Amino acid sequence: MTTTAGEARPAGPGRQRLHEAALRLFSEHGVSGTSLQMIADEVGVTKAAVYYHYRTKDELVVGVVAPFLDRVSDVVEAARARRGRRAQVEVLLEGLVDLIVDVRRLYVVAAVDPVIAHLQEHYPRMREIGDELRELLAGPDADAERRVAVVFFLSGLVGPLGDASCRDIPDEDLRRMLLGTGRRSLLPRRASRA
Amino acid sequence: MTTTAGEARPAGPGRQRLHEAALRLFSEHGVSGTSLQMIADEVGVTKAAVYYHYRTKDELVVGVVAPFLDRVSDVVEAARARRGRRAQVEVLLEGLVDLIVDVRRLYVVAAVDPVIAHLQEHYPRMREIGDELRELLAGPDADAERRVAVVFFLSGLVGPLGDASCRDIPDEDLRRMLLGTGRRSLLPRRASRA
DNA sequence: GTCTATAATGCGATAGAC
DNA sequence: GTCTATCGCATTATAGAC
Repeated sequence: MTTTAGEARPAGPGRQRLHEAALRLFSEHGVSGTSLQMIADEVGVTKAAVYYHYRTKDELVVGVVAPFLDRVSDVVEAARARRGRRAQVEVLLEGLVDLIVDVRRLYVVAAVDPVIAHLQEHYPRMREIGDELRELLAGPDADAERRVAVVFFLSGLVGPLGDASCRDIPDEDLRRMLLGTGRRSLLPRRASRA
Repeated sequence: MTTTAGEARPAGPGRQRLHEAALRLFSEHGVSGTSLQMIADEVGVTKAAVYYHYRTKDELVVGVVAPFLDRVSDVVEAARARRGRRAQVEVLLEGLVDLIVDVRRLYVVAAVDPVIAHLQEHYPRMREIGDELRELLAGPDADAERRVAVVFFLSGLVGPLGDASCRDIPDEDLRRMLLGTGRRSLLPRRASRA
């Protein structure tokens, strides 16, 4: 694991509160729909205070998403260390579900926001991690149908994490449900287990 | 089916070109990330010309999404006309997959854009159609696990429609793949066919 | 580390000519 | 039905005091 962001200022408690406020607003209004003023108001500081920590809005967005990407990267590495496709997919499935249930909002934003998608052009590592994840999930020489199943799975996780009707499901329950539903959509035949 | 939008001007060729340009930009930059100027430029007119057709940006967004909602509503009605849960789900599955493959971009925007989500507060019919769809898919007395599976399915459809790696798959192939993957994630056991 | 103040630009929206 | 021109405001971002 290598750290993702080249950041201009040392991390601190102010930085952490900024991330939390920004993420909450990003997940509700989208990145484009969230202004630096809204974030500053949420934290209770001024816009200029935000600009002390990040030089541009883009860098703030990257700063918010980077820790998540590092954790995804860790899961991918852990899966790579396993031998056998089945075991690798199993590590990816459990690791990813654990991770995203822990950081619900972060996955929703990182997975679907168009601003994130465009940032991948300037921060290649963002795209690389996603590509590696999809590639390892699909396996070598995957046909179009398999790739569709993988993208379907990754996109399917977004709904239960973001939807209002699922927001009150406890983490432990949601983890179990997503694992079951995920296995059904990813693994060809017969695969549930508890 | 009742028509969704209360619109200020008669529909015409100008209106249609506006919808197409707006939708293309919405799907690439999100609704918030798309300005009326960008839309006007894409069509080759001025901002003021856009304001002849719609009084606000919100009304334009509703105008773009409304035809899609009507078609979803038609699918729901068609499913309601069937007797038996299994048959209803089958009609929903096939009808929905047919529909969204036909209007890929429209489903991606309508399903995930935060602006659309917030518009549902002012246009209750938008929310109602989604609620009816989810309810009919989940069935009566659905438990949390079933609701998660339904939301997972609806959200999963977004990925293959929007993702770059799937964009060159022909409609016919994509339809077949989504039907298969969808059935696996929605119907408890053994269900493929063709 | 946070503030006030401000610059420069773009936004949604309106008025009125053609 | 489309245009030019403009209003008022919010936006990202900077400069400099404390």
